[in-house]
Amino acid sequence: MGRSPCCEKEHMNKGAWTKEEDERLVSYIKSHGEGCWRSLPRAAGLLRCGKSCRLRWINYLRPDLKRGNFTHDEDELIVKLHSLLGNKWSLIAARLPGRTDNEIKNYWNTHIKRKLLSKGIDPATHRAINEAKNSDLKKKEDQIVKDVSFGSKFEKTEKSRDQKQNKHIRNGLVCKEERVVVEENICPDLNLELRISPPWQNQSHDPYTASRFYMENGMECSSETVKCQTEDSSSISYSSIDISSSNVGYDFLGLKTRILDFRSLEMK
DNA sequence: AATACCCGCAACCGCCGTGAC
DNA sequence: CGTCACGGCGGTTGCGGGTAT
Repeated sequence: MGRSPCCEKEHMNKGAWTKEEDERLVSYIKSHGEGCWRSLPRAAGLLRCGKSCRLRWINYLRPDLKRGNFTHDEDELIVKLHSLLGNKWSLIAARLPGRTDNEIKNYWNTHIKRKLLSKGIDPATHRAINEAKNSDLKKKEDQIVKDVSFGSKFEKTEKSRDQKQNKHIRNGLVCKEERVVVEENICPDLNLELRISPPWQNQSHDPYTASRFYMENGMECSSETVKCQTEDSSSISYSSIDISSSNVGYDFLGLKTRILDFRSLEMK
């Protein structure tokens, strides 16, 4: 049995939004807030699917959108983030205030891809096209780079182990502690730390989970997940844990930090 | 001026993860 | 534990404007 459709499509408007529809949607969200997208269209008097309303709001009507051309800095940041995250547009977008995942995805496909290709760089691997073609190692590296991204082998491994891990609940959050060392054993020169934590405003003393990926030349060599206690909010999180002895001032993506804190990737 | 073609972007589609029941 | 509703995400489509012929 298939899933029922999210809305009665035959009675819905499709295609470009009219000015009146935009106004209805904006005015409804201003007075009632975001959320309950399924019921929103009816409540707002719109003949649109809830998903369509959500997309229209997020990608076009939200007041904090920047719009306009991408700057050179944004260009570079997108390329760097894409080389690490792959097609995780929402994560990339979270690093660019005022930009949406859809906008970045379109920009990537229409501008950046072409620009990289014209420079002889494979946009999928971020390596020179010639280099990328002729080595078995490349396949292996591609796999590993994908793994560092967030649809990762590591993530899946972790998930499948979840049931065996000791867990405890605190403030409705599942907390766990584990340490994983992935088999690729190459010396690190990049630490990419992923932290999964409670909402920013509530986290001053709550534990959170941190995952760290070590990389060299695109090769992941180990990763770890540890349960951490957040420090005082005044010291933010960049220096909270120091597992690696080789943790030497890495200028990650020009962000002047050796650790990437994904809490700061939340959409503002 | 008319037509064909190209390109960018908004919107849609379908899948997935998660939480409620 | 299975089912369902829902939100979110990434891939794809197709319209409309711009450019070339």
